[in-house]
Amino acid sequence: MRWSQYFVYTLREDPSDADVISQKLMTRASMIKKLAAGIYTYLPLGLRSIHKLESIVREEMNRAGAVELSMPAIQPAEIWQESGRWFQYGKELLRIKDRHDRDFIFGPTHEEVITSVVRDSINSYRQLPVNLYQIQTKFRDEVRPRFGLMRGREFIMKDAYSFHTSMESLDDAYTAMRDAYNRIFKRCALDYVMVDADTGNIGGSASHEFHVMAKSGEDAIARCPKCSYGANTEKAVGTIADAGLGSDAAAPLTEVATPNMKSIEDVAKFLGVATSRVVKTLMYDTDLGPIMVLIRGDREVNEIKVKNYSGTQWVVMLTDDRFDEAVGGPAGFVGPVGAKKIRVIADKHLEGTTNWITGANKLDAHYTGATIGRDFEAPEFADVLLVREGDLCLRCGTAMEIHRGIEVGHIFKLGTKYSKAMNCVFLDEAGERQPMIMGCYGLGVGRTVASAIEQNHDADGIIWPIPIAPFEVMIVTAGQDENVRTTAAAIHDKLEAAGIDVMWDDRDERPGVKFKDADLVGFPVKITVGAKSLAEGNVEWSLRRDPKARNIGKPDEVVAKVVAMIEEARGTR
RNA sequence: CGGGGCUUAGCUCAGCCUGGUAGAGCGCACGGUUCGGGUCCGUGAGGUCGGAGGUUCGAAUCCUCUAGCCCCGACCA
Repeated sequence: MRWSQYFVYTLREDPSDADVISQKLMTRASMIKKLAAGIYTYLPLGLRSIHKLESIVREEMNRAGAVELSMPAIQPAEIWQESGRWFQYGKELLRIKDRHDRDFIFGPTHEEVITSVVRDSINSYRQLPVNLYQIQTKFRDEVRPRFGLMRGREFIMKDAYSFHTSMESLDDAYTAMRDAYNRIFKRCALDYVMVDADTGNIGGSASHEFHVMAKSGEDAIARCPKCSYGANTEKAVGTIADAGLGSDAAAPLTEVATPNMKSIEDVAKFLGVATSRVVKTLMYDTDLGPIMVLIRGDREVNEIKVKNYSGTQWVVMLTDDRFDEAVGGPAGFVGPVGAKKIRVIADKHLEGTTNWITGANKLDAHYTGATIGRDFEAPEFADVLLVREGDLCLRCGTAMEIHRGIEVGHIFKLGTKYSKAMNCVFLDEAGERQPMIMGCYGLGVGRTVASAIEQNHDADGIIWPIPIAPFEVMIVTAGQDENVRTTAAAIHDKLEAAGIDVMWDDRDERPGVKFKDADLVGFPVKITVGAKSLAEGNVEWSLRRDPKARNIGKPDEVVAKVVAMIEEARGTR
């Protein structure tokens, strides 16, 4: 491909409405163009990267036993009413009406469609399992679209759905998908991590997320540098490394005046102790009534863990005006000692500790020496800790690190939620009707491409991993000498014949302009053909990732080397 | 949904406070110059100043409404 014949235009300045690197660089490199908030055109260069990723995804999905199909983007309301999500889904679901005033939606996901397809087509255990996938455009009317392709409203996603007669069968498909995802991200040469994830309100028994590590990521990921443990901080478990409360002999319960000392910091400072020696008391409201949650004063509670452990549907902080009703103490001075009858959940790290400093359930007073069993009834102990950097890995005891990650894939075992709601059943060997057991497996295509840029760029532009680069090689000609152009054309043709994605910047521009553009768009390999080197029969090539390492050679040698290098880097299989 | 900001040439922005019929840089076209890291000089094209209404002799500028976009928060997987 020649630059002059392609559709490329580069911009010198960042678009004013972009806020992440990938969006700025993709816009400046003419890979995407925004049409409306969260809605983008994929320009030719951007589409090439998307297609390359899609090819990798298809290969790995097919290899893992999934079968491709394509479902409608527009779906009738009926199936969403059947699953119940028509009523649950809120404004994120784009609802539209047709000319007959019938309700439709633009699909944000396709559980309903696939379930209706399968239930109508499959009746026997003999036909199961099946695993169907598609790569398709979806729409979620995000409250606040941002970050370019990373959180758009319209986006391309690969979604797969598997149907089974047993949990064992689901496990097999789940494992195959998990392996396929690992292969996909490895083949893209991305630094990523697979983590345990919270299953959220969807339920189900297992769930893994795949995160591409990047500073701009929206999720915090706890990762053990030694063993393979990784988890979204929503779910991550760990042990606090440093000592906090002691387990020494219990001191007597003593009430101390703490005038106007409402925060843990105030109380600790006032009493001359570390915040880790104070017990933080948090009040939450839930659908099952208010609960009290206790944790070491220097740490934060993971509300998702509270919700999951307590078995409640929702958990929110209790408002100050309801404290008296719930525990009989004012906000800032509540604690387990002398509280009204209320469910109390304490972080596991508090188990076996003594001499707590806690609120006294009256204004301007705290207790010291508060001890479980003697001064108040033993609470339920559970893991409700929000892990942070330095907490110890439960598997191997190593201090964990917290990194930012971009969620690019999410797989989970759905169970029978949709099959039951939508009557997707099969006859088993005994002739009994059973709901199919489902799994679902999502992968954000545009988001993965964007995350590759978030992870791989420098001040000059994108640094594409070879497997998803729009073009693998850029030939830059310096000057318009006939010899230069002939040589460049020959190199171009040879590379193309060898199956390399190559572009030749044949514009009548100064070399500096071409170099800048090549760096911005991020072609992994650059071959420079200039009159000076060519006088000695040489051309030059270098890698975008390591521009200082310049290699000189005869055109044919360079072609051979570049072809070999790229074929290896593609890492097929 | 709450708070804040923005909308002027293809792009990035100035002009608005203190009303007098619109500017710069980049890009684009043409001429010259230069030619291995966004050359330099000149000429030129290009804008109903987001939209509607109002105040005024006169509105990009002041007022009201409205739309779009961005940020922070809330929400959400």
